[in-house]
Amino acid sequence: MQIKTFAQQANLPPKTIRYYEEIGLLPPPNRLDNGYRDYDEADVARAKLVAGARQLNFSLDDIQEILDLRDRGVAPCRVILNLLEDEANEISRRIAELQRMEAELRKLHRLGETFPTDDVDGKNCVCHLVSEHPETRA
Amino acid sequence: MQIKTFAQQANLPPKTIRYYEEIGLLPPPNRLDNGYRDYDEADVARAKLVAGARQLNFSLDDIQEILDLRDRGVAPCRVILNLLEDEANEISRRIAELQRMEAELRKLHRLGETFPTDDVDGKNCVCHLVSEHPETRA
DNA sequence: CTTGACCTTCCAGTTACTGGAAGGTGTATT
DNA sequence: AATACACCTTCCAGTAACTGGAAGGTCAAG
Repeated sequence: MQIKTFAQQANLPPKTIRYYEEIGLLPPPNRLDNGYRDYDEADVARAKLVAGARQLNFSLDDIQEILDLRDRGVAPCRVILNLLEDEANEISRRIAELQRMEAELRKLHRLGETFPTDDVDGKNCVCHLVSEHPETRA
Repeated sequence: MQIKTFAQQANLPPKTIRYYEEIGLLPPPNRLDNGYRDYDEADVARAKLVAGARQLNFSLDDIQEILDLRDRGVAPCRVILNLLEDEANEISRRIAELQRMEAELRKLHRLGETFPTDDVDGKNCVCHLVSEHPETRA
């Protein structure tokens, strides 16, 4: 099958398929006489694993590692399980951070609304709050 | 003052200060005879606004826009208020997305633990779940 | 023989920095 | 004077994961 069909089956844009091939995440497929890429079912399985892992927010490096294991005949299940857990924890950390940030933004917004909106650089403007707000760096 | 002191007052690394200057977010400061950058209080105020806005996750483009307004004598307060609201909404969208993702990761993890970990490519492995899980694209 | 939908490669741009090399300057100490 | 050290300078490259676009080849239909 051609790249478009293949990409649809893997649920990825054709551009991304070519990119994954370029960086060695997907193997170079057979080519037809006219030079077009020609994929088969084994290619689809691999691409689906990549796409699925990407949707779960795994990095291409993580995915590379998983695929390398599989290519060497090692079952990557344990590795995947660990990665799933790490990712979930990492994401939960990011959620907390974003929640803090959202609260901060909404607080500034409420406060800012009590100020005049025509103060170019005085103290009575939300600009001032933005400059001075003392968050510790992430 | 030299760049290090300046950077500390703005709560940014010196590298980042130079970068902001390069892209025009901060004006080129005076130079001492030896070529070192020499900052004053007005520079600090501007850098603080930039740093504060960055901590609130505003893009450099947004910040550029805010500063341009101020430089043209227009009070950016109303713009900032709108940006604050947009950012808060955007972040709340991202939080929801991450929460969905975290739930998915933990579900797969739980499910994966009931499977053998030595299955190189059969159906009884979390790998399979990763390939087949049918999330709609973000 | 032209239109349109495919396909190919290659190059550049995105975001917001960060790391490192190579070298100059200023001050303190030996 | 020589040396050590902390600063400073510029410039180049790399990061993550694509995405957009140019320039051009291929194939089937009308």
